Amino acid sequence: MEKNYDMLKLENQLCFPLYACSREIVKKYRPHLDELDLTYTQYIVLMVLWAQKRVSVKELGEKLYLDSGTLTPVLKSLEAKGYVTRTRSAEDERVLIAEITESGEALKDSAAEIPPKIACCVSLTPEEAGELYRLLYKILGTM
Amino acid sequence: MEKNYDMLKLENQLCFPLYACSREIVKKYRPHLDELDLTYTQYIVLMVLWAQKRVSVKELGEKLYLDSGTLTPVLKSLEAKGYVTRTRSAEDERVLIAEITESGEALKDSAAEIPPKIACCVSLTPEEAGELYRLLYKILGTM
DNA sequence: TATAATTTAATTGCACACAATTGAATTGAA
DNA sequence: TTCAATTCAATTGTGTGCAATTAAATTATA
Repeated sequence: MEKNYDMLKLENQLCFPLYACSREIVKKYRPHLDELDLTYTQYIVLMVLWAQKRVSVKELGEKLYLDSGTLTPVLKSLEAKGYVTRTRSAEDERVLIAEITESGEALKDSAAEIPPKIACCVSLTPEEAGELYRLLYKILGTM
Repeated sequence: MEKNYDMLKLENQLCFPLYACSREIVKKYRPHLDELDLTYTQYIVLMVLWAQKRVSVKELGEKLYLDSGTLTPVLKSLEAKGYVTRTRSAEDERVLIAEITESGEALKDSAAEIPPKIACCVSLTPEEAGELYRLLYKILGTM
């Protein structure tokens, strides 16, 4: 009885192109982020803070699907660059609040120029981009 | 003149859900791969070798979108586990050939049980999965 | 043919990701 | 109220990813 190994082929898995595609697009960000001396992880943390000023490590982790093991050093490096402050909450000393600084806020203008540069080298039609977006969030919503 | 920062929101970027989704799905593989004492990176290297027995580091890198900086240690660890041999090509000493062993080949049966387990917890219809697949490869094809 | 340019993998150094553990603060239950 | 359980961030250790450099082998060129 011959076993069916088709599912084991790279070409038949969804995870692999997702993994490869994710890394390739992050790679497109790199030269633009280098100009701001930011990594992609630092950039998405700042995106949260540009939108809401203050956030706890826990909430940040929920938004970015990352844990404190990743976020603690990223927040420390953003703090070292002067873009973020790290303060324990007065109500609950366990909670660390990250807050954007003036200097971090000032990066927003330069950062806003990056997404359009990426968008144009991703060759999807607006409809395709919308559909991809929908499918990715459908998966994220059920994990 | 008010600047438009909408593109800077996590919810308006394609890269972020791609990045998050990729990591979340790899995370689903982890408990199954743990049983085989494999990481996801080791697993996709083996997937190539299950399909074609022998591969150079260069060709492997092209298939997986990874470079020797990543692949060298992964191949060494697979060699240490006895699943792969690493040999210089006789025709061109620069080229390293990775080849699957009997023991590596034997993992294929257990590994074949993993993809169906992942597929069922990704809540897309077959049509949606097909469309996602097409869109991801469209992006990969033009990067 | 000599040597310059290219190709290939390995190495180095840095920044994640993440599981597991730790320790402090808070909450809950007896 | 006390102490057990929980929550939260930090730490530790391992394995990637990747840019940059190195070194060896091969190919191209003068």
